[in-house]
Amino acid sequence: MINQPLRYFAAIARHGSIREAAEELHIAQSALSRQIQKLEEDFGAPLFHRHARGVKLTSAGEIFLRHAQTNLRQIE
Amino acid sequence: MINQPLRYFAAIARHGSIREAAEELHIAQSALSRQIQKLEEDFGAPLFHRHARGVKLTSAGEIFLRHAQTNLRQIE
DNA sequence: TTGAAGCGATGCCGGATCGGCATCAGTCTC
DNA sequence: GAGACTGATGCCGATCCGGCATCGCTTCAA
Repeated sequence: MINQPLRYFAAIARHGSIREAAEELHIAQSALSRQIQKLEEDFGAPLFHRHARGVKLTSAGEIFLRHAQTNLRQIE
Repeated sequence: MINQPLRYFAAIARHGSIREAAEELHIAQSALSRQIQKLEEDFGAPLFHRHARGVKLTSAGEIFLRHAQTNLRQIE
């Protein structure tokens, strides 16, 4: 699928949880965790803060999310 | 790199040639040819007409190009 | 305070994808 | 018809992706 990383990222942001997003996306939590690590690496900055109860967007992540969303809408 | 397929597609559209685009992108012509085949498969329709002297956007390809370009601008 | 539960991260592995080299088939030019 | 040029394809190694099992850490109830 085209723009899969952005769909993954948006799903995590929506749920505030890698595990729940993984469930929605029907992939393993571990796979999603790694995808987001790779995206952060490509992007050059962390997109989420990690907590014991899930994840939370960084300020860079929020900016990235807005672009990702308009991006995803256009692809449809 | 994020959105590599779109960058590849835009480069081919700009040059009207897979070989020249491959040169600009510093990858082999064969690799680029296959990438664009995969993109067309994902997209569900041909994006280029193939000719002996290069390639030319289909009408679907032109529409896709416009979205791809705004898309790529946003990623920067 | 301790043990269980829940979260993300990571080691390992198999399968899919990517990219390069060599080569093919088709088309154009002379 | 010969040579040059284009995209397509067979083959192969490198890299990436995803799943399973498990780890370390935090939280919360007993």
